[in-house]
Amino acid sequence: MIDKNTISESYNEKQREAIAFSGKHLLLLAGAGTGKTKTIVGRAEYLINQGYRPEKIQILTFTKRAASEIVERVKAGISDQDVRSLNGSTFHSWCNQLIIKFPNLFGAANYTVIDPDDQLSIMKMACGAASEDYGKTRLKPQQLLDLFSFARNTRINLTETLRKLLFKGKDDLQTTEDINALKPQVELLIKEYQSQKLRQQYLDYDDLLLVVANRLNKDAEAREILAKAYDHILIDEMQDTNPLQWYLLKPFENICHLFCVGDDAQSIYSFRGADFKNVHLFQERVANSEIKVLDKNYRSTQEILDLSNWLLETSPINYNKRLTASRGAGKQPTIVNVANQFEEANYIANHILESFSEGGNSFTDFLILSRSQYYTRPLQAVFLQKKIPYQTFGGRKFLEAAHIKDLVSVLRVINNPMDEIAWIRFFTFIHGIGAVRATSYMSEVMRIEPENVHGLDLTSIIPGKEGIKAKSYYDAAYQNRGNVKMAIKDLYKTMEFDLAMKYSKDWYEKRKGDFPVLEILSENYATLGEFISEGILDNSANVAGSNTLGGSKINTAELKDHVTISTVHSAKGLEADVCFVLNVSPKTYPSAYSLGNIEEVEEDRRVLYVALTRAKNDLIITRSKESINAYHHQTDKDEDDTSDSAYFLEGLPEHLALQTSPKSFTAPVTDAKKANTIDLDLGMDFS
DNA sequence: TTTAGTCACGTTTTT
DNA sequence: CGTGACTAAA
Repeated sequence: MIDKNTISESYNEKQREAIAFSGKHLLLLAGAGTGKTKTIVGRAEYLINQGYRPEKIQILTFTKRAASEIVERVKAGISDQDVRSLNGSTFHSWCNQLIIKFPNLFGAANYTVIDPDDQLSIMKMACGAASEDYGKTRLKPQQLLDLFSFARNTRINLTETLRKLLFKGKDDLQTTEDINALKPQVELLIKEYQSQKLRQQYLDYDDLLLVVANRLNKDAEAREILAKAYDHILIDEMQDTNPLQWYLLKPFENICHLFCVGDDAQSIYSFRGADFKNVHLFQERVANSEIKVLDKNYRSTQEILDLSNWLLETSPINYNKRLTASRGAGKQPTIVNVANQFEEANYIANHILESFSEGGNSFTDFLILSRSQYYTRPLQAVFLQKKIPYQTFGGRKFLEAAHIKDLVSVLRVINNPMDEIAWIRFFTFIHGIGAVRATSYMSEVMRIEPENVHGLDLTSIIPGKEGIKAKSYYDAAYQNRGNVKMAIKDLYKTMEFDLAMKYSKDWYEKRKGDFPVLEILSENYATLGEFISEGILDNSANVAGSNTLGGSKINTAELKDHVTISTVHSAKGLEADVCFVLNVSPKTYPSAYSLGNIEEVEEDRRVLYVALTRAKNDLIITRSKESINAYHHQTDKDEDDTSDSAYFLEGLPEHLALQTSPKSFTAPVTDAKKANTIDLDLGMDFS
């Protein structure tokens, strides 16, 4: 379809300039809805049409979902070439692939990637091993991990990390003294954590990036090898990259071309070390680079943008941004004042069902955004009750669910017999074995010579019926170790009864159906090791309350019609006809946690901005009456409260939004006819 | 001494 | 919903 040397008419002038950019490196500042993803897709297509090999183009995004969307779209646009080898992934997944692809270069190919739960277990072990120092700190293992991760991601030293995270950035004599007193213990515990990890051959998320980045920054030979592997790197959401990711990208400045796309007004990851000001320093940091801008919005109506623009303009920070709608005027945004979460949920459910009876809509037209995952629970309950199909984004991941981890722990010990956490999880799963005995059995396993560990007879370690049980699990997986899917299938058959017992409360409702999904998921992986590592890094599948299946690898082909419920953070890049933004109340926007800290308040503002700019035609904001009243009440009294003007919608000009309350919905709600035809049974069509 | 089971509690945001 | 503290039972 696409002529090799011209770019499709569907792009505007500026998009085309970016797509055909012929300099070395580019930063494209693209506001919300200005065709950011489309332009990345266009760039990838253009490069392939120019003759660059698809496997030498790497697309980097923040979420797996965004990555696969871009790759799918490129593949759909190019028919006559082999674009299967085009690779799109998250920073973490990409580093993991590099580590596996170049085993000699990074020397960590046999390591197991661990998730945050495992990190916590290891940090607990480390604190146990160095209990004297741990006792002096009064810090929890999770806090220690947060400190360490923040330091590594921002690449600032421990003293300053402690100051920022524990002492709110205070820089006085007393604080410095406190820090100096605390630092040696923290340092020691982190060292212990590091050595535990190394001994058990684990890589945590930060390690993945650091292993690759360190090597490339220090070793010219490594850079040469990768220079042969890559021509172009296309990076999405550049404003969210943190110093560690910059450190990873820096060597590529001389290896290949960088095409970076971002929007400073949508930077919402500072808690992970990202700094939106970084995009402003792009040209100073990257030699031979240029900046281009996209500012024409194709997504929303002008009314929606007026409200969004107003939000940014009331900020003390100058974002220098004013989006204009190429689509023109439409419907005014609505603010609905609700009494409580239940009314809010019902209002939304009824609104969706009503627009159904009027015809023309499908569930996919609706997107519901929340500040936190937690807040959407009542909504999910109402949706289940009214049989509205929905999918959630954000929240606990599929492979982090307890019942899945139980099964995967057996696969993990076969894949990496040094994996102490997995051994302990495996052993404690067996009824009658608790933490104490599990730990002692695990130590016995560790004493076995490495060459004899594979395929060992567990009854020689664990006596009685527990030993027989352990052996039966182990063997079921071990006999199928060459075939991931078979291993899961057999292992599940062996474990099913015990799993059902352990999770008897919600086994049939929530858990059972996940195992067929796990089997399907595993089909994409050739080896146990790949399944475990990549699976852990795959954020796209989640379980929490979903009544459809998550996972880009499972069902991109047969997407069902469903409403999307998402946290704002997970919604970047999403858009929808009708968009609900939940609970835009004081103490949420900005969050009570952020009050008093200007930078955090401004980040919350950007969170709201991202939420508002998802809507194409209809933007509906809900907020709780009580919190508004309480807010006014409180601020009337506290004259000197510095936060009295903090609430983002305070002082909103009347013409920008229409205020209403939910009309009473006493009539029994009739479910949409369409809704009834949708099968809510989990995992049903995968047998 | 070890394990299993119950209850209350508190939850930003993500790889 | 998952964690942590506590109790009862093995």
